[in-house]
Amino acid sequence: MTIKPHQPVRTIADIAHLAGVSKSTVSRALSDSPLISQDTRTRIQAIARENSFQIHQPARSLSLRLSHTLAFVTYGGSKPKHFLSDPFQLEILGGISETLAAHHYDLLMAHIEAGDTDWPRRYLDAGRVDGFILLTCAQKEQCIRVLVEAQAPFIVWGVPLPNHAYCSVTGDNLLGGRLATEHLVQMNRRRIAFLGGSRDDLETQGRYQGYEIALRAAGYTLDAALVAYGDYSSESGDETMRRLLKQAPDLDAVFVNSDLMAIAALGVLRELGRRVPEEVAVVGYDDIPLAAHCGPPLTTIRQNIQEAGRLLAHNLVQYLETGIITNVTMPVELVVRESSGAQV
Amino acid sequence: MTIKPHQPVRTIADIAHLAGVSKSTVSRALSDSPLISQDTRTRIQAIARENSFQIHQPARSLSLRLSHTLAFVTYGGSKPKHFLSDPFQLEILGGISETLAAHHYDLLMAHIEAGDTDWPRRYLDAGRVDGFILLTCAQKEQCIRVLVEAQAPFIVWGVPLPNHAYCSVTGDNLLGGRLATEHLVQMNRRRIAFLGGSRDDLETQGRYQGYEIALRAAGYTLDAALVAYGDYSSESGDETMRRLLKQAPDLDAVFVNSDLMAIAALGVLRELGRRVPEEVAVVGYDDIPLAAHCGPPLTTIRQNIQEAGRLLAHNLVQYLETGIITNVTMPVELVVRESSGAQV
DNA sequence: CAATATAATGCAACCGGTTGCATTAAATCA
DNA sequence: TGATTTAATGCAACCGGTTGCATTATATTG
Repeated sequence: MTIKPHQPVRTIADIAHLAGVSKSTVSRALSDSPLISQDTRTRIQAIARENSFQIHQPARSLSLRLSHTLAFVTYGGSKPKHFLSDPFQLEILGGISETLAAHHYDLLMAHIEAGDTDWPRRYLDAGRVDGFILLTCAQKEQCIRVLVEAQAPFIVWGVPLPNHAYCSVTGDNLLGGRLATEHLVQMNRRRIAFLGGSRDDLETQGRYQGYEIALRAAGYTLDAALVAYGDYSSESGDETMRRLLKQAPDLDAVFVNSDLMAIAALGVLRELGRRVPEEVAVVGYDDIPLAAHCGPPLTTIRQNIQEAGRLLAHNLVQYLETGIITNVTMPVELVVRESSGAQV
Repeated sequence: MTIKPHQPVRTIADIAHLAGVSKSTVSRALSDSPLISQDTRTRIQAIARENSFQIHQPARSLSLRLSHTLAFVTYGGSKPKHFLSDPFQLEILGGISETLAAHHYDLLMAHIEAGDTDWPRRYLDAGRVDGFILLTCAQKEQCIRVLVEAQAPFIVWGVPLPNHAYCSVTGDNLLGGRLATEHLVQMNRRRIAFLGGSRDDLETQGRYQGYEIALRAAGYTLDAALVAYGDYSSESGDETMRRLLKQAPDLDAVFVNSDLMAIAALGVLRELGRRVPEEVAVVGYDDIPLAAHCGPPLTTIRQNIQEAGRLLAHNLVQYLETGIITNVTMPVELVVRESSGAQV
């Protein structure tokens, strides 16, 4: 039994030496090239494994002019609260990073500042990343335009802008808005408010359409006083809920566009003495882990966030390697808990 | 006025050609080498700027054998909820990524699987990162041991293990525990419970010590029934709060080791009809944005998370460049809101 | 003024991979 | 059996930077 000393097998040249072949043969063997005989291929791979050889990425990237790295874009607006707004982002980040690992891609955090418009080329030309993943953020639309202009490969979470061809993954916002609202209608609520995300966000707009459709179908009349917009953050949930209660003191239900805002809304309702769900029913959006554990537990629209992350990663890699543009809409489902007044 | 066509100035060789000098001169000029005359230096830098030249990172990394990239370690335990547990991580990530950008370092997400023990060398030998940033995660202690054994440069958020020399940044847990508990004593609570994070986590242990010191100072007797541990997640906050209420039905206050658990605890208390703060006072930890907007708003211990992120980034970079080991303890402060029964 | 120190720049090798083309050995064919 | 195809491997250039050392031009000194 031989004790293995710390062997300095760092480069393919070292392996070539051990195996008695040339660098090129090692390189090809390690990338499973059919040019190399089955025999030597497995032999070389064995040597690499035994010496826990790690291929040097910068060298590889230089040679291939591919970084095998994607950027996760975080937009540093003036308000720090917008940096990475909610747990939603963390979960999706999880799905992305797992899937990328499986594809042997790395994930880089790209923190960009407001006003910066040549960041895509900066990252691309520096050979640091091959593409970008963009989530909901302040200035999303502008970010997308910048990416398109720079001809950067990218994928976004959210509804794609019209007249642009790029990959996207989005939840079915219209369905989400409809399910939430229909549920509240079934709970016999008459004055159902809509507490949206950003007014100019296509996500929010889709959810509003679903809300409208459900109300129309139920024969309700629409009331602008029942509609207000925030920005998905808990702060804005607080403010906007107060605003809604002033505009429409008689509301008896509210469909909130994020769980974070919804939990803040629960806080406001509690403070003002409106009982949930008896006096006001609340439905959130996202189903973050906390939603099941707040008081009262939140009825919400669940998006399969992990899966969304996986798709974002997979489809961008696919686009990079094949040029195929995918636009997928993911199903959503209603998760009924106590905040909407249903028996559970 | 000349219209600038899309000039393919991608390499220092291109710049060298434009400036009529050699590659080496350009390389030196761009890195502000004193070997180059002030004159040519500024001239070359101007050319680079005008053509928005981006240095090619992989090439640079290959040459320097430095990636100028740090890894943010996320530990993918079996339970997905442990992936990235709370908003806390997002905020700290923000601080880190901003600071690294200022130092011209990149941040890579390193997702490692449970049981994997040679990940540090995998990343290091592949030339992908120069060091690691480790936050609180399941198996933190084991992660640290693995890093130490691999002789990897790293920094951790949290109390350093004894007998190991490495960089760390931590909140003053003892002070945090003391401040929270003293506050509850001042609110005339008699049966103050401790809802901890992981029992074997040094953070939690520090906070417990602070709790104990404050109780002793107030002349209270310690009661094991008033102590229980979770794992910082909202799920565990829910479960552990229920457990505490069974063990000690007469508790009239609880100091919870994370806001996420605290908000879940509020939910449980509400469900069981215990009024907060009248019957049970609650103090959380972290001061996440949501803490100010839940029902009732949470009294909590604030850690300057952004600043913590900044220090983590800065001190690791400093260590890499100078070898200086820093261990810093950051101050914490009590933020009084309604959940603890104080007048605000 | 010749000799020497000093400042500015260029040459070429190197970092660790990949790959087109040449080369060699074995296999197939006439 | 010699000519030709085919399979397996090696050579050397290249990817885009950095840097030790040599070289040239200028300044300083005896």
